Amino acid sequence: MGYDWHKLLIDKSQVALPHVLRCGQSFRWRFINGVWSIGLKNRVLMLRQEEKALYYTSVGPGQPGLSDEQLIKDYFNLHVDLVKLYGEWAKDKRFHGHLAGIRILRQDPWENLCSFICSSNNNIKRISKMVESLCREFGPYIATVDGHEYHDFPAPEALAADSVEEKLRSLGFGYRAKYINITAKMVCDMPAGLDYLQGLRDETYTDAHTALLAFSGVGPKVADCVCLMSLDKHNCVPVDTHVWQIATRDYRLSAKNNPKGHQAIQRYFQDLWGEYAGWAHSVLFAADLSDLENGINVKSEPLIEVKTESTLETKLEP
DNA sequence: TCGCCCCCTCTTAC
DNA sequence: AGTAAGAGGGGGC
Repeated sequence: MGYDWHKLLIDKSQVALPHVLRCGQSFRWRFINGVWSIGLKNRVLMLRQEEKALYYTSVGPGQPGLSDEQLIKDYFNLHVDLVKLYGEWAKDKRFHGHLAGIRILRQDPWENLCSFICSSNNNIKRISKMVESLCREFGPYIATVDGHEYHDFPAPEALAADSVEEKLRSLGFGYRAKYINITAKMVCDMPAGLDYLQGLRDETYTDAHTALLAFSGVGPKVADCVCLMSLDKHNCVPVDTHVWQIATRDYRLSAKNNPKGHQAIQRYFQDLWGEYAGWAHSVLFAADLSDLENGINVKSEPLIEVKTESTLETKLEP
C-alpha cells in the first residue's frame, strides 16, 4: 500500500520523536518498523523522522477544518523555538549534556486528563497498557493499518455509563476505574461538556488548576500535568517524587516530600527557568527516566513484509 | 516467593 | 485550619 508522505522541514534538535513520545506525556504512540503512529482526531497519523525533516501521512477521514499539517503543528507546539529555549537554559550548568529535542506537547485536554488520572501511583508501561485498553474498548474505531487496529480516544459519554467502572476494573485499572467513571460523568453533566476543559486554556494557571482539582482522582500533581501538557501553562512545573529527587539531589534543595515541599520546589524552578519552566523541567525529567526507550508499543514485522509492504524508504524520496 | 517500592489521591484522624 | 497517616490494585525489581 502506497502512502502519500509529506515533508515538514524541522530539525531533530527542535523535536526528537523517540524522546518526546516516550517521556511520559502521551501514552498512545506506537513505533512500528521505523514509523510512529497514533489514532488521533479521526485519522491514523503516521510520522517518520530524519535529521532535518519530519515526514507525515495519514489514513482515515480526519476532521473537517483540521489538516494533518495543522494537527501536527498544534500537537507538537511547533511555534515554540526549542533551540532558543535550550540556549537560555544553558546558563544552568546542569543542562549541559542533556538530551536535545525534548519539547512539551499540546494534547487534547480530555485525553490528557484521563491519562494522568491513570498515572497515579503508576509507571509508564502500565499506564500505556491502560490507555490502550481505554481506546480499544471504548474509543471509536478509525482504521486498520498494516494489520493494526487504531481507535480514537473515547469521548466522555463513552466512559460515563454505570457499567464502565466494573469493566475498567476487569481491565486492571484498580481503584482508578472509579475515578475515570466519575470524572466522565462530571464532564457529561456540564452544559459546556468538553468545551469547558478546552476553555481552561484561556484561564489563568491558578483558575485552571483549581478547576481541575474538582474532578475525581485529580490532585495537585495530575492537575499540574494537565495544565502543562494541554492547557498552555508553559511555566507550570509538576512536582512528583521523581522531580523531588532531582531537586534535592542535583539542586540541593531542602524541601520535604509533601505538598508544601513540592510547591516550594515548583516556585524555585519557576524562578530559575522563567516563562517555559515546565518545558525545562521535562528535559531534566526525561534524562532521569529509566522508562525511556523501553520498548512500549514497539513492533517489528517479519523482514519479508518490510520488503513487500515497503512503507518506508522507497516512498520517502521527495 | 516474598517484600518493597512506585510519575498519587482520597479519606480519615488528629 | 492545616498536616499526617493509611488504604488502594497491580506490576516491577
